[in-house]
Amino acid sequence: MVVSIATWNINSVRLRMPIVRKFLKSSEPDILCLQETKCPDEVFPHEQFEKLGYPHIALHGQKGYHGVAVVSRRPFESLSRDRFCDKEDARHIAVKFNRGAGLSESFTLHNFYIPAGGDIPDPALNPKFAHKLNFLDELVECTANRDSANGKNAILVGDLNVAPLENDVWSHRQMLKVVSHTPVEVEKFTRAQEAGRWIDVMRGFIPEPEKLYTWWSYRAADWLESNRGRRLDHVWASSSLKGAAQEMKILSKARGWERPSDHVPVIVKFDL
DNA sequence: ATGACCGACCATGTCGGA
Repeated sequence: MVVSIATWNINSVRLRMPIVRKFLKSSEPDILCLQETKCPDEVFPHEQFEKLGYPHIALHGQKGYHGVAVVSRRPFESLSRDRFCDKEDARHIAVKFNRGAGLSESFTLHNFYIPAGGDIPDPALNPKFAHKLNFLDELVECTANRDSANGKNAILVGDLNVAPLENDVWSHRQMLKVVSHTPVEVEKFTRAQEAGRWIDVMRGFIPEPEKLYTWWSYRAADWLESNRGRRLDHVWASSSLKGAAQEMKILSKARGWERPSDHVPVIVKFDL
């Protein structure tokens, strides 16, 4: 059966509920993975998601910053809320969808919010960039011996805050010293992808050299006119799910919705 | 500079985002 999975950095879930509703009603994903929910679990808008047909919810939130959530039409089993870099900063949640009710394969779903890394691309001068690099190193470690690497079915989505390929940014040359596209973080990002034997699902549908963006800065006067975007949001699938992805969509128009997030949803349909 | 921004919070600025 076809299961559609969406990922969206929502930049405050409570503020953004009007466009979350609009998205769920128009795109009808089975599962929505959110990042930057920016609220403690106690005040996450549960009831609104339930009314929209998404009663199964797993949360890893905190006050004010970061925070991830999985909301689903289908039931799942909660697996873990992993901690990275010895910080309790709500950047990961994993759940498992079991076989049955039309689903012929079980799979684990990881939802990540990787640190942005601040402005200065030097770990000696910028602790936020050091944190990002450490996080990526830990991601290599944690994925090298887990589900995907071991041939199990897994999907990893989220705001990974790295635009790894030349055409994941509007200007490769001008972005080489800009955090999100520096060679040092791209190298670690790629190593994590390889360690987990992950497939870059989005680029399977739209290979280079076509430009792919999921984020446009709030600072541009006209995001569409300047179109200086980056692909910061990703969907990875385990090698065991090679060929399972049927369709991929970047909902760019959501950047133009009222009171938008600076990220747009990415939706992938898997035949599972 | 590409950038004329945006959100949370015991708030009238500061921090984080990327």
